[in-house]
Amino acid sequence: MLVSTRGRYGLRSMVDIAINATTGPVPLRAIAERQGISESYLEQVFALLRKAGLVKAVRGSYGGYVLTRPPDNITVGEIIHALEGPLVSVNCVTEGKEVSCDKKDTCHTQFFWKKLTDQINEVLSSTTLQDLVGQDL
Amino acid sequence: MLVSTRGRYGLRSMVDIAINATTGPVPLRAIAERQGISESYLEQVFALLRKAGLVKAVRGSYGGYVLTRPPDNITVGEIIHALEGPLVSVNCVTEGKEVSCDKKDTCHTQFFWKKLTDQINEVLSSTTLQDLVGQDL
DNA sequence: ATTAAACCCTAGTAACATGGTAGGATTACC
DNA sequence: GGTAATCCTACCATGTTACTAGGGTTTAAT
Repeated sequence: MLVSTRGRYGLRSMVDIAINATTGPVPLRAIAERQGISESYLEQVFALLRKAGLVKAVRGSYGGYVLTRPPDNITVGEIIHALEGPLVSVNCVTEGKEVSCDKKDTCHTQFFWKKLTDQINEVLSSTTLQDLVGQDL
Repeated sequence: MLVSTRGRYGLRSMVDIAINATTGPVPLRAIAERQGISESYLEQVFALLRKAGLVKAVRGSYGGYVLTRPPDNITVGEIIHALEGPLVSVNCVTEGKEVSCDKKDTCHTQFFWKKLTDQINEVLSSTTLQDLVGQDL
């Protein structure tokens, strides 16, 4: 169970934009170089971020990507969720949707998975992009 | 990012044994029936649990599996770890081993992944099999 | 000794996910 | 019109998942 490159690259890229967006939209080319990631693979990552409404694309020359909200208003959870889907879900406790395995009434593990999922979501939703940017290294 | 069937089946099976081991070793046949899981698939799950030293096999007729320690001395973390590998690791924060990506000094995301991993491990290591067994349904 | 219940081990397999690459189409600044 | 960028789709190699199948080994009961 490990976070895939999509999630890791995506989070790093969002931080990159937050830091480097002072002079206008940040092109993938620049992110790819700074972060050492293939540009065409980044395109696919950003397609997901765009669909999730976290970034906006500016096409054409001098274009690039910008955040749609200030960094302190974007949680890491939103980013990871957009790229990886719900984190550590177990079907029967996946948000909202009641997949309801037929063993529900006799399942001793259900409550544990819920607790774990809740804990993870707590961390994800309480950390913003700004928290990462403004951090001492 | 979801927990695979190996992890889910394994945890449920361990709970099953904890509950049903009163009359001696619990055969996979019985677990498979009660939990609605294919017996031969369970064999592979139990190979992992056995390698991790969490269960002991009793071969031959009237054999089966028994826990090697009392349920209040087996954490859910040990079980999941045996079946799924380290949970939500991101290479650069994987236990002990310093995979050390070359961006370490400039990486703003590292601290977040560590925090997340720590939180998850906290839940995993503080919940025992007994906690699941002794739970109201 | 035979049988049967159980664990043990390996191989195979269909479906899907991962981590990309390649190539072209579109948009917009100059 | 040229160029820099996003966009979109298809492809691909590799690995993982979730199994099934089939045989071998151990041991208790008869």
